[in-house]
Amino acid sequence: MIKIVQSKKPSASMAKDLKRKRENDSPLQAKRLKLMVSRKELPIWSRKDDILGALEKHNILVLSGETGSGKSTQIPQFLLDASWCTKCVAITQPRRVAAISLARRVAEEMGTPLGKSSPASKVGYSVRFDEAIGPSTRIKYLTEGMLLQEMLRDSSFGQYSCVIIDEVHERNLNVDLLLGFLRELVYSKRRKQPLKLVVMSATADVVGISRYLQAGSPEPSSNGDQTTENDEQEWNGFSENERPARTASRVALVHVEGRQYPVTLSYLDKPCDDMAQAALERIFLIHCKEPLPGDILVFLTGQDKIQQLKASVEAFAANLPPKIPPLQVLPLFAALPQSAQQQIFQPAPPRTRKVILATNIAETSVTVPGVRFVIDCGKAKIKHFHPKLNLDSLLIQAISRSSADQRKGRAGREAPGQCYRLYTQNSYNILEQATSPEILRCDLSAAVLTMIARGVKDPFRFPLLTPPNPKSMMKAMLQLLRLETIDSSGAITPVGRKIARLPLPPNLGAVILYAASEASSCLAEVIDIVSCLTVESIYQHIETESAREEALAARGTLTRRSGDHVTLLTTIRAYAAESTDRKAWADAHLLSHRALQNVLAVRKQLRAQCLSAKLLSGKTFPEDTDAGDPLQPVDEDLEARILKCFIRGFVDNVAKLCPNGSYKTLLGNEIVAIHPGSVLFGRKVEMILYNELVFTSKAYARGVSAVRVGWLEEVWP
DNA sequence: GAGCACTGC
Repeated sequence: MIKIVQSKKPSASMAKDLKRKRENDSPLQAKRLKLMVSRKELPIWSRKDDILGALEKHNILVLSGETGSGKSTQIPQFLLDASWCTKCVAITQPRRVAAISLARRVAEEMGTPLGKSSPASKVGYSVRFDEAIGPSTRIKYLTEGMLLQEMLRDSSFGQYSCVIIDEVHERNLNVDLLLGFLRELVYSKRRKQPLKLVVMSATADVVGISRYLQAGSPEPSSNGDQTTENDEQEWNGFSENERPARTASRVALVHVEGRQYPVTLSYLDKPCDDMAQAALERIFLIHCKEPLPGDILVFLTGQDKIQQLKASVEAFAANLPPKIPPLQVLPLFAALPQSAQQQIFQPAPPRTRKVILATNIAETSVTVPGVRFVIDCGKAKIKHFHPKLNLDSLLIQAISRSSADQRKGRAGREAPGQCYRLYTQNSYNILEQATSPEILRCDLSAAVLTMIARGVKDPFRFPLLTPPNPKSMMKAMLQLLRLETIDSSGAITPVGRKIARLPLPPNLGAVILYAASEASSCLAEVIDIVSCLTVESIYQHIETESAREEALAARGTLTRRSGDHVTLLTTIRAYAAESTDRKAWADAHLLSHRALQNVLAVRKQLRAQCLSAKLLSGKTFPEDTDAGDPLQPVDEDLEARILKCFIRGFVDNVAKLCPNGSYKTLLGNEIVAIHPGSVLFGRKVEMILYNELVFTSKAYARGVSAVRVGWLEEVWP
């Protein structure tokens, strides 16, 4: 770029600009050259020609490459050199932090500023609430959900030459949907130039994915299915030389070796029935035998198990002989405050070994540094949606082999490591190969609405990589029909189109629309409550009995008798009204500052979307919604209007009090209990409405409010 | 009568 400008003989001011620019750029260039050395050592570096060659001939590439191959950072950069790559490259990530940190890294490798910081930036990212995209951005890292949202706005992806879907092996719901849409788009006549698709997986088992993508081809596929009679028509929009060569529709497969340190494995000889005891013994066997440095990462199922084991490790460590170095035990789970999570990144005190007791969060989301020993209990809590009972179960289950291998790999990131599996070799052998895809385990109403909004005529027949359970599909269709997002022919309604664009599950989206109606007139209040219901818990994590009492007292002024919905409303309004120090205010009330910030971010987004969808008669939300005294009781009539909106969106989630004191769902007559985290816990009211039902030790209703029988009759005459 | 794996728009 500098060369071009110079050849034009720049004027004095341009020369000055150029000098400044060069000075600004030089540290970036120095960094780029330094990083080039390590880039060239990546296993994927020598495969650049193979990969570009494959994409010259084929529109789809399936690339398998294990941890450390460098695929997530290098492939997008390789693609920029291809002649067909005239526009942007999109690359998706399952998590926000990954999207942002990869973009940052690739910007450094290319010697370009990141995102918005400079118009010259070639690399950017886009995640919810945070976007760094410039006019010359060529590589764009985004979360899967963001790309899906972009697709609802521009269904042909006109701004992209190539879309890369990374971490496909995790099989998130949004990835399965994206693959379904992209598979068609690659061969679609709606695009002037073909879209290239790269699908990347960390596991070598990609036969199913490539067969699926192959079957989307208008070419006769190898197994002969999915061949359409409209092959010629498919390419009608193209002139002869724009049409890809007939071979171009085939899927290319490339495998790249990973780069990891070796990890030695050991199993138990016979199954154990006390996992905590087995883990405790193994921790101290490692600690007393193995030299420092080398931290221990233990995979457990949940925070209760983590806290129990933490207590016994600390008790045992207190009685060790003085020549044994001390242990530092650190819990790690998502509900833990950020500051406590950060501790795992701090170096241990000298001569001390860290033991990190973690949930699944350490399997993919958080990389714990310094780990050379992994202890794996072989189990995890897995959520599963049951369409018939309309509840989620959250039960401890055996993990899959790929999950066990992923856990093992966490020991070999910095040096050779060891992995101790607290189960037998035979138990490992009979594990499922891969964790069941999310599409088989979740409520499909949002996914089906997305399909319909994207123009899918019959969601039951839309080809997905794993066909969902027909009962779940039926449940979702009925739910969408009931919420009036689709009509009886299955076509999307104007209301459905609005709901599909909201970043919410359809039932909460419907509640927003009801609240906007003139009869309800409580849109601002409902947006506040919905924002709270969609983020992580706004309450700080409580460990001890005394802390629980303290929390109840601290939050007392915010608690409202009608239940969680109005309590959340009161809380978020009081937080928003706090003008001096919100962090201190949150801490004083034992609330999570981070969660409350997220609530305000969601609220801002929902308010903006409601305004642009003209759901509010006025042009802005009244500035004074946060003014006045937020601790004043909510007017009874307003409270009734709010809860009636929720009843309409959540008819399935109503339960009545029985003579024996338990609650039974109106539809289905199933027993539900109020979750101990609810303000209604321990109370008896004639009828409850809840946000969700999760089966753990029993069916617990969460996000609960008291409602009147009469309201139901009003809402559903 | 006493509890909440993990992401994401």
